[in-house]
Amino acid sequence: MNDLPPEGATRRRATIVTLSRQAGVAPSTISRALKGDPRISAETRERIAKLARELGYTPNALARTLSSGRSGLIGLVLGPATHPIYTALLHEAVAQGAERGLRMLIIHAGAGPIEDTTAEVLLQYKVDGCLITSATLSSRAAAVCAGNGVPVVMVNRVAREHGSAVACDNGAGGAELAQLLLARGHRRFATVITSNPTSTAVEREQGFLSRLEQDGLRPMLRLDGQSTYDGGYAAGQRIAALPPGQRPDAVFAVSDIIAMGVMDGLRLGGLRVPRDLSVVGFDDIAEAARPIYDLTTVAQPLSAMVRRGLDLLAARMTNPDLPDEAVSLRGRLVVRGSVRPAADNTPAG
Amino acid sequence: MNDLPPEGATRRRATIVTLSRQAGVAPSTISRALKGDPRISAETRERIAKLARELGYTPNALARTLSSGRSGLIGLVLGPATHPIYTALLHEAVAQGAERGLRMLIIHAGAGPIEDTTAEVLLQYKVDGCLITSATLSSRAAAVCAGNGVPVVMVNRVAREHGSAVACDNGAGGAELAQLLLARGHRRFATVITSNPTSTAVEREQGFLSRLEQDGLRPMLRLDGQSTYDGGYAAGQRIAALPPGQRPDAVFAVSDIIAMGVMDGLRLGGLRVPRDLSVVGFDDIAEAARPIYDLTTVAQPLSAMVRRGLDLLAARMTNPDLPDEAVSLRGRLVVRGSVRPAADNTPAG
DNA sequence: TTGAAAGCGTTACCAC
DNA sequence: GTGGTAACGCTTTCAA
Repeated sequence: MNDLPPEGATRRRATIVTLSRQAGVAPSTISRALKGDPRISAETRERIAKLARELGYTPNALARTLSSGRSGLIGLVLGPATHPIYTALLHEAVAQGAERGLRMLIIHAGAGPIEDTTAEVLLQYKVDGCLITSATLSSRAAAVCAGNGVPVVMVNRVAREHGSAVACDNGAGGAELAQLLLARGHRRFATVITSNPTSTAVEREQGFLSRLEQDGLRPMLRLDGQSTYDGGYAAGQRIAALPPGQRPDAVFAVSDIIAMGVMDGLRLGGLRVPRDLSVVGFDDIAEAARPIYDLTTVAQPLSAMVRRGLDLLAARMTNPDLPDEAVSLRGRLVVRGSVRPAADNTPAG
Repeated sequence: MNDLPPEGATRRRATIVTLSRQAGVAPSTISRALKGDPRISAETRERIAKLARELGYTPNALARTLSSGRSGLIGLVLGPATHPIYTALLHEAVAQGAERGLRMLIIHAGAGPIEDTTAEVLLQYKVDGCLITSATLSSRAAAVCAGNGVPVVMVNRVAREHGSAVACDNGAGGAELAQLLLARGHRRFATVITSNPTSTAVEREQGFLSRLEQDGLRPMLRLDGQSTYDGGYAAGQRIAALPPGQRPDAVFAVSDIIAMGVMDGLRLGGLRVPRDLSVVGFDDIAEAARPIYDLTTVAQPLSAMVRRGLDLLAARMTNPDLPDEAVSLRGRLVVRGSVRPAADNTPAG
C-alpha cells in the first residue's frame, strides 16, 4: 500500500524516482530535465535542478550504462613502470578523458603479459573503448576488443592486427637525428636499440639508418638497450670500455630512457658527453631536460597524440563501422647540449 | 508472441537469460551455478559452466553492481607525474587489486586540485572504496567519501580528517638516517624539505632533527626542495655555491627525488658525492639504486603498504562500521655509496 | 535442488 | 511538454 519509504528509514541516496515523487512528475521527465533535453520547459527544468541539488542527487553511472549501453569508461593498458613515457601518457589520458566525461579504468599496468582474466574485465565493465600504450603485451587485449566490437586505439604504437593507432612519425624523427649528427661532423655511430622489437623502436632505427645510408655510412656498433635505463647503462659501459680507436663518436638510443642510461654508463666509464661522444635519444620525456642530461632528442607530441587517440575512440563509439585509421604525427627535434656543437667540427676562422 | 530473438538478428552478447533459455533452467539457477553456490547440483553446474563457455558468456559487472550494490571498483587518487613514487604505487595497486578482483578507476592523477565534478565520479560509479596517495589534494575526495559511506584509505599519508591510513614510520626512518650520518662523523647538516607540508615530509624531518638534538646538534641550513627533482637541483646548486667554510658536509633530503636533484646540483656545481658531502634521501625509489646516484635512503615497504591498504579497505567494504585505523610500517635503511664510509672519520690504525 | 518474481536506477520508446 | 512503461542484466528473497 505505502510505496513511500517510511520517514524514519535509513537515509538512502536520492534517485531519479525519489526526485520524481518529490517533484510530482514522471521519472522520465527528471531524466530529461537533468540532461538538458530541450523538450522540457525551462521552468520545470529549473525546479528539478534545484530539487536535485537540495537532495544531493548523484546519477548512478552504472544504471545508466545498463539502460543506455554507454559506460563512459575507457580501458587503459599501460606499459612498465620503468619507462616514464607511460606515466606521462597516463596523466594525459586521465586529464583529457575527464574533459570529455570519460574515466580511465586501468586494465593492466606493467611489463608482464595480460592475463586472460584481466582482458575479460574489458567486457565485464563494458568499456566504451580501449586505449593501448604498449604493443608487446597488447595483442591479447586488442584481440578481445576486436572480437567484441570494442573500439581500440593504440597510442605510441602501430596497430599490429586490429585497431586504430596514433603514433609519432618515428622514421622521420630518426632521420632528423641522423641528419643533425652528420651536420655536426659525426661519422662513427653506435645505435642502442631494443631486442624485443616494438614497432616504435624499429621505425626509429630504420629512419636513422636510412639517413646514414644516404651518405654511404652505417653504424659500427649496435647494442641492446632493452628499453630500460639499466639496459642503456650497460651499453654505455661497454662503449666506454672500448679502446679509443674503436670507439664511436656518436650514440643514437631509440628512447630517452635508454639514452640516459647510456650517458651515465659513459660518464662512470670516464668519458664525457659531448666532449668524447655525442648522445641522442627519442621521446623528450621530462627527465631528458635535466641539466645533467641535457639530452638532444625528438619530442613526441604526447598531448596531441592522446587527443587524437581519444578522437578516434570517440568517433568509433558513435559509429562502430568506421574503418581502422592510422594517424602519424610529426615529432619535433629538440637540440640540447648532449651533441657537440658544430664549431667543434669547423674550427673558427 | 515470440520472445526469442529471431535467428537472423545481430548477434548480441550472451546474458544469463540467454543461458537460462538454452539450458532450460531459471536465470537464478544460472546465477547460482556460475558462482559455485553449493545448493546447485554438481551436474547442472557442470552443464551450465560448459554452456557458458560455449556461448562466450561474460558477466556484466555493471548489472551485478546494480543489484548487489558492490562494484568491484576502487577509486584511485594519484599524485603528480613528477614523483616516481606515485607510479610505483599505481602499479602495486593495479597488480594487487587484480588478485582480489578489484579494478582501479583513476579518479585523479596530477598536481592540481581535484575538481568537484571529478570527486562526484566516486559516487557515480559506486566505487567500493577509495585509495588516496596524495594528501595535498585529497581533502576533497576524502570528504566526499566520508560523507557518503565510502571507505577511504590513505597510503603513504596520514589521514587528516577522516579515513584510515597506512604509512611508513617516517619519524623512525628520519632518525635512522641521522644516526647513520652521525656515526659517519658528520656534524654540519643541511636539510632539503618541502614547503607545502605533507605529513610525510614533516615527520621525516622531525625524526631527523630529534635525533640530531640528542647530540646537541641542529642543521645549519634548511632549503625548500618542493618535492621535485628541480627543487632539489636548485638546492644542490645553492649549496655548491657556498664558500667551503659555510658548507654543510651532509644533506638530508626528505625524498629520493629531491635527493637526486640535490646530487646533480652539487655535481654540476663542481662538488663530489660523497667526497665533499654525503647525501641521503627517503623512499628507495628504483632510480635511487642507479650507480650514478647510489643513494643511501630508507626503503618504504610499498608493496606491504598497498597490501595493508587494500586489507583495510576490504574490511570496511564488508563492515562499514569499523572505526578508522592507522597503520605504521617500519622502513628499512638502505646504505649505499652516497654517504662517506666510516673510515673517513676514523683513519685506519 | 530449483523456480518465480521483485527489485537495483536509468533510459528510451510510445502515447497523449 | 509530459507521463507510462518496458527494457538493461543480475542478485536475492521467498516458495515449492
